[in-house]
Amino acid sequence: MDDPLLANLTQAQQDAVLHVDGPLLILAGPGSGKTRVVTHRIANLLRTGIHANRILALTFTNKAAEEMRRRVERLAPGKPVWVSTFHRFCAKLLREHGRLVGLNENFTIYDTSDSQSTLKRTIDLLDIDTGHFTPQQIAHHISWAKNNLIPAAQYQPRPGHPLGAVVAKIYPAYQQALLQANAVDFDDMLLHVAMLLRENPEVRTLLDARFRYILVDEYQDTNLAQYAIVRALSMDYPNLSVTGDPDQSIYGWRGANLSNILEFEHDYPDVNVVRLEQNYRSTKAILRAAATLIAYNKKRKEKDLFTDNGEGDPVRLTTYFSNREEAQSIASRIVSDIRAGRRRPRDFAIFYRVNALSRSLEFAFRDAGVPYQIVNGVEFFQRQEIKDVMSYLRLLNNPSDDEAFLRVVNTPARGIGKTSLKRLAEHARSHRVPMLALAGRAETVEGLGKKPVAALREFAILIDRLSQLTLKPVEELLGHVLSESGYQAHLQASDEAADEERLANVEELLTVARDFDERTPGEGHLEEFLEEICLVNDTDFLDGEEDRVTLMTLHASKGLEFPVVFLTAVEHGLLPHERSREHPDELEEERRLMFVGMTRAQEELNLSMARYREFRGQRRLTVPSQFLMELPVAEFERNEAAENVWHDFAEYPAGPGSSTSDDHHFGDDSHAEQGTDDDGGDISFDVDSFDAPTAPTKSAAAPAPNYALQTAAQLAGHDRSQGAPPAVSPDVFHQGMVVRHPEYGVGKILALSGAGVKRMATVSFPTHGQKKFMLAVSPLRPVKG
DNA sequence: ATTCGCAAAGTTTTT
DNA sequence: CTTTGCGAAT
Repeated sequence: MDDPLLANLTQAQQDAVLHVDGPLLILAGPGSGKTRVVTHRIANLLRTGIHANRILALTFTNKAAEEMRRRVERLAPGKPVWVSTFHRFCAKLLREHGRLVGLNENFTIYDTSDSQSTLKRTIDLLDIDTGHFTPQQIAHHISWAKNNLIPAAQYQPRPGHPLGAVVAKIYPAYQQALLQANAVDFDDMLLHVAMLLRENPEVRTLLDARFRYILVDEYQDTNLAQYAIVRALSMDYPNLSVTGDPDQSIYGWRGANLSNILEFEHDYPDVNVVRLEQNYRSTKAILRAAATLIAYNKKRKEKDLFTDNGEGDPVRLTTYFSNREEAQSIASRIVSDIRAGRRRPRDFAIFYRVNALSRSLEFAFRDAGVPYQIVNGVEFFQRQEIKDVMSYLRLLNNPSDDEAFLRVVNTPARGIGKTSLKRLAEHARSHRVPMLALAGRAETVEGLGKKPVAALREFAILIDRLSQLTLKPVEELLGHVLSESGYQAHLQASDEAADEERLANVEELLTVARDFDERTPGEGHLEEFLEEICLVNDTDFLDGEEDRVTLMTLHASKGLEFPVVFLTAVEHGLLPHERSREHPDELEEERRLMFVGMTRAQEELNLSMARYREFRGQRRLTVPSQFLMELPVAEFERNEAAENVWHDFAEYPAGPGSSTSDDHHFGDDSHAEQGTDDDGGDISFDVDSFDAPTAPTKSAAAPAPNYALQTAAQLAGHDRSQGAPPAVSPDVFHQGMVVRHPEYGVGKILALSGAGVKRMATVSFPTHGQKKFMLAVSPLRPVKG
């Protein structure tokens, strides 16, 4: 076989690649070359003469989309296949067809915190009695309803369900608030598109014909709304191919519906099913252990995982005395492997069930000088100052965005208080008018004081003035926002240390804007900028090339692989998590989670638990995870760093379908130990001969520098060595800087735009007003102080 | 209108 | 042990 698309592929893989028309289900075990098969299949479709714009590939994450796009581009250069996340795809459709569901094309996408505060505001404004339910619980239930295609108008509470009764009151009001603000939450994007396709057959037919070939990745994680969308687009042309692994479904709690994949064959009777069961990633020992565990699940499609890889080291299972010993021992193992030249830091990954467990590992790694990075959630774009500034931009793009209005109307303080805003909000709601519009004629609102009215009107004028600039490059617009809103001055005037950091973050955002501007030449891309920002995740910026040990939750590990994996805290109450105790379905999901974690390992897999674990400030005696009893521990290498705890195991029932007795679980106070401060679990090893401690990089610390600077071409675009060298490099100028001009005197930089020799500055002079300069040739010079 | 202090709660989180 | 949110106090 000399077909390059089929070279080195197994029969099963070739079957999938060569499949053209009709439904296709690819059941792909971990490490089975799934992405390769999918991209090769796309290349094959293109080769048979199918137009690139007839093909749509949907993924869940930006990362996956980017990876797929990259690989398709390599196989079939110059064919712009639409590879997108579900949400981006839906956003695009809604910009085009949103009118059908009551949205203007400039709608705003609310992130979780925006939705949350809209929800709270709605509850507050309508004075709805929520009983003892928290807004989170209500939000979660609304989200559940949306994911299950139940729009507000059709929501019926189940009789006898108090939460349902509360939601029945709030959901419609919340939805109205969103629509009023011309905004959607994440779930809406899917729900709106699903409803739109259901209720507008002509649109559905059109789109079905447009997207003849649809490929869905991670199909086991689709929810009902996503399922409905994909189905609606594959009726006249049922060339739908889905890829997934029921055993790797770990997002059930977010509405993912396992039956979508389990019943795919039922939905499409003529489906071609391909099983990719050969694993190219792990050793036999690792795969065998993982397969043994997952076999305990009942709701699954049985797969026969195998590999031609070697047997490899036995899986290691270590019981430590304490979590501290666990962390230190892992750190020292890593140190010695690196020092011996066997491994590099990036070869290692440490997984845990909950973020809070990263703590002792961090300490141990810092002490041992192990360079590490944590994949977690303190996100750059969620920071207060970034959200504030972004809210200004949002308001400019969508004047109905009440959430953005409320966020910035008194930021910095303009003397507009809570009471005034509540009056304004009530009036705006009852008259169904955006708050910003009402602010412009605040005098018509009863009960507002003189000062607030004046301040509100002035704010409206400010926004109006800034809206004249929305076609400008985002960086420049942002500059004007920062200086003219007084936001930057407010941060600069502050003497709080935190505000200095905020200022730096705002600078970072300017850099992000600049990168965006360079990637998207032309006018009027504000909306795209906003959409891009709210649909990215900070881990999208995590640099896989960094030579660091990676720490992350089991959930975050999906889709990745590492030579050496440490799976920590395999303890009852954590894995499986305590909260899954009641529901058998959730227990199966926990088992899948462990399965996912184990199958990330290529060469070495280390499972560990601690006899005592400090968690939430308390030291507790732990109970081994029941999953350990479902694993072939007899063939493991078992280490007991502390006293023997394995005799306890005899008391536990084992075997499929059984569960541990209820009287031992994490969080059971009867096991709380008090007064022991020293766990004595010290492990000593030579720290000095290793490199100096390296500061950890948090994904949130500085996403911007990597942002969009990943290709050589883009890096080349940054080359500023060409062109006439200015007396002062254009790069020394920054937004808000005070500069001197020989003729106009001293002024302040309002905004910057462009790059290299074309970099422009807008400067405001007290005596001569605003002027624009080309920095490379201008006589502007920074003024010190 | 901010700031401080205390109470309460605390999985996972592709977008 | 944290973080977060709310209410009271300046």
